[in-house]
Amino acid sequence: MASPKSAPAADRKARLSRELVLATALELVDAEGLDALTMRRLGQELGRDPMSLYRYAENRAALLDGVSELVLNELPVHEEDPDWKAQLRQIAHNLRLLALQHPNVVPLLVTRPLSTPLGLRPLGTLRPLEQILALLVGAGFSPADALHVYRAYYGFLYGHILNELQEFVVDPEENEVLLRLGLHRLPAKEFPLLRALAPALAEYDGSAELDQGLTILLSGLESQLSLQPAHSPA
Amino acid sequence: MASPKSAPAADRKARLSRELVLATALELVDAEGLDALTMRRLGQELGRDPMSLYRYAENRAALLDGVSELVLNELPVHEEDPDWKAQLRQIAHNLRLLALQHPNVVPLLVTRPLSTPLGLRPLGTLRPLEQILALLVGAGFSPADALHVYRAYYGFLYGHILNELQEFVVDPEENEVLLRLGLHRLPAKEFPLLRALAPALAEYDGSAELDQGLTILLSGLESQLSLQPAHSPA
DNA sequence: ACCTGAACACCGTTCAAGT
DNA sequence: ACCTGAACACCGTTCAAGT
Repeated sequence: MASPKSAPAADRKARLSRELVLATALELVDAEGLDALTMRRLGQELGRDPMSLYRYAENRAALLDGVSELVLNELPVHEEDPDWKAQLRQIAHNLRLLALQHPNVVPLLVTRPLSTPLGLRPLGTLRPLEQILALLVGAGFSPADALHVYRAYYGFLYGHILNELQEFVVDPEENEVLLRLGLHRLPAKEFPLLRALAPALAEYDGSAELDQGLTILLSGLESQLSLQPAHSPA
Repeated sequence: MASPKSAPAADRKARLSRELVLATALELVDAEGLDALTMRRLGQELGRDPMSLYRYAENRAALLDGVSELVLNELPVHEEDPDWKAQLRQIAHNLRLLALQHPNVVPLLVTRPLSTPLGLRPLGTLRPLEQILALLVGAGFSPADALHVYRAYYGFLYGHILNELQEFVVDPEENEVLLRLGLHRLPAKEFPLLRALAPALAEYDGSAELDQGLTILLSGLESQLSLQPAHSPA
């Protein structure tokens, strides 16, 4: 109907490339969830023999890795920023938005690294880590301290995203609070507190909560680490 | 070989029950990973027709929910403990150990809640939440504050587990540091810091890190919340 | 040398046929 | 009413056969 170039899926005979394959895979996951991403279905979406996809991804698993790589690459890290706290804050908010934009990819982001040793992971998923380490080292942290900061930061950030997405409901039409959360189904005897918290749950402001947590975490890390002898800054 | 009662899997003709089905499913996941948990394979493990499993779980998805429920039920919460910080600390360490004992289940714990609205989740997975809220309210927090504390705590805890399991390598035989982490494969130009941190990564002490983080988090939460008017304690 | 697609060994789930 | 298992509509991946 529309111009044949508007969507990769419709552009049946574009020359295949890893980029096109992964972009189409991401579209599919965003639109229909992880289960819809099969070799056969993706082949169909691209108007190609499913077998041809094995030129661009060794595996279905590699395809999944490729998708999370693609999403993580949308996350810019300015490692030269002299204000590491401001930069970490910005990255956190950007990652949060990315997660909200691609909720179906979050399980991948969180889960894929668990099945592959650090050094064998796709480079695209390791780059943000290296860049954040560089940011911190550039700001005067020792590499070991930078690792420590990274871990606290990353743990908090992923924890927050899991928290927020758990309470996020896809269909915003159904806005009757109790119905949305389905809390009315819980036995009142066993879950009095949870049921009573329905309004509080509905009012959850993820961005504010993230920001508040970051403030505490970053100042905590700063005070903890500034006691130690500083590296000479670049 | 051994007594036919020793392992469910060997005890071919035990009467089926939800408990037996889920326990066998967990064994299978622990031993061979999530992908090995199929209706057909589980039926085989139990010596039954795969279709008979649909009496105990509506779905494969329900089976997965059942497995995470089973693991979470191994987590005792003493909601009457007057020292909420000590109790949260203990729960955290217990959950960490549970995660290390069942690493293949962690993706389920982290991921399943993302696909089901709060109120439709299996009660077993909601009970720890309700119990922790009760613990906090019992200690004098308002319900809304309790929710806030729970979220910070839960986020931190799951973030930590994801962190630790990412660096955890299953096969401890292969103990040459660089090989274990596979870091030598990374291009030195692009990943100088990450490569240099191999020894630090190998020395990671999850329990100590968890404990340190908890100390900061809990005292932060306490000081933040004790400024507000306290509820009358039970 | 490259690409295609038939074939294999699996899946989850439905539902008709048996008891 | 309950249980069984054949059948359906899918999977990922291998590899022989074509070009």
